[in-house]
Amino acid sequence: MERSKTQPYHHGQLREALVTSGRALLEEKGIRGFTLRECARRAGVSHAAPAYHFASIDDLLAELAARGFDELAAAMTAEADRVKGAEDAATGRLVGQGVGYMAFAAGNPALFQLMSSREANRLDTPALAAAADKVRSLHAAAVEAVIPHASGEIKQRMADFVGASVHGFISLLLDGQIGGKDSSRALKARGLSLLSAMAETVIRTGG
Amino acid sequence: MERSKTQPYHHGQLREALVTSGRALLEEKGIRGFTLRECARRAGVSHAAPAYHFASIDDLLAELAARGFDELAAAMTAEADRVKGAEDAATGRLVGQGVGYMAFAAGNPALFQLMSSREANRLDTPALAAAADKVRSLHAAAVEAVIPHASGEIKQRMADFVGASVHGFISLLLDGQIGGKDSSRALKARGLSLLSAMAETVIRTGG
DNA sequence: CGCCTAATCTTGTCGTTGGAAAGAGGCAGA
DNA sequence: TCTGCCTCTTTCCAACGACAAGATTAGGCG
Repeated sequence: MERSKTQPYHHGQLREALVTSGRALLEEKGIRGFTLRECARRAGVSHAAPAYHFASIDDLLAELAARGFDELAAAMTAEADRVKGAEDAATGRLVGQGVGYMAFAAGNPALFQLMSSREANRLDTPALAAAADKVRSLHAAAVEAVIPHASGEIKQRMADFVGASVHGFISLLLDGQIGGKDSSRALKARGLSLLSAMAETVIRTGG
Repeated sequence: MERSKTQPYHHGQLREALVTSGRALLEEKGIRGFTLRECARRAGVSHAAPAYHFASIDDLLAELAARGFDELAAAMTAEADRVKGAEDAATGRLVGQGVGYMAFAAGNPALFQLMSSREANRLDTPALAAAADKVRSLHAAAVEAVIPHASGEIKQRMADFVGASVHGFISLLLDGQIGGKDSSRALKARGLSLLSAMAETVIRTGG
């Protein structure tokens, strides 16, 4: 094999390269079109090379999902920080986190779908669970800040409510089940309308 | 081949048999574990027999999804009719439809996930679109009955809100992202709590 | 009643997949 | 330097979706 100039025998960064090519492939072909061999091909290695870094294709998908949750948490925090100067800081953060959540999902639809189906696809690693937990605790903290004096049960149910509304809206939207022929601007308005209705419900129920 | 007593050469009901075995297989193995050949095996025919009835594996999945939406609409209507005797009939129906939606999803998690990802999986048939439309119009009609005097825009946004809340809650629940170690009874209470908060928001926003 | 056309199903094949096994290449510590 | 381990390649296997060609039968037409 002619390899001397082009490719060293040892890749060196193969795990990272597979994560990168895998993520791109996932967005291009969707979950059902995702193949381990194509990931390897794009990373410039043989089809069996990934086996050392990922025990199975589900292992690689779990890694992609876990990193997705990390990014999602970061996107939520970043957007919440951005709207710091609102009149009601706590409510502003709650809505901001929702905007960040939706923006991440819209920007990475296939990855988001993968993240939303790990149970059904039987992928379950500690890193994945921890990353998903972080997102949940962000929701809980934002709700806590809005209704600090409410009971724990109310807070938990409002956190459910917030997570469900935001997740459900962007899921249905990406699925084409909401806003068929609306422009992007009108859809954003509907999303914000949902977020404000959601925030108002949290405030009213908690107080 | 010895076939005289056991299996006639022509199945006769193969399309229906494939839909039935396919649905069972989907719930057993999940979307990624779904194979056309296993469907054929369970229906007692050769691996190439399905080709005549379904052009591709995506065609069969689309059929399963379309029938799922039909069943979902029926479950929503049935549950809404069941709670007919509530104090506020319109609100009762709205909540009842939400309960029916969640019950169907909980009873058919893999099918529900398939239905919630048709865009990403590139399946798109007229029957599927029509069946999904029926579910959406049920949401819209229930909201309409609760706030008949609101503007069309408010009604549309409240329909979004209702669909998103219900869909998001049951999706996160089936995904294990809500109510990790709660009993089934406590989860149902949280679901109902979400539905009542949702209904109250619709009423307040519309009036 | 008998044929005969078209629909249905089987068998066989191709290219691709995920995974396992065996061996080659290269790095790092003794 | 040498040796052992980590990484990657090559080779192989069973299973997959899809296609092609042949077998079988139902049902209409004579």
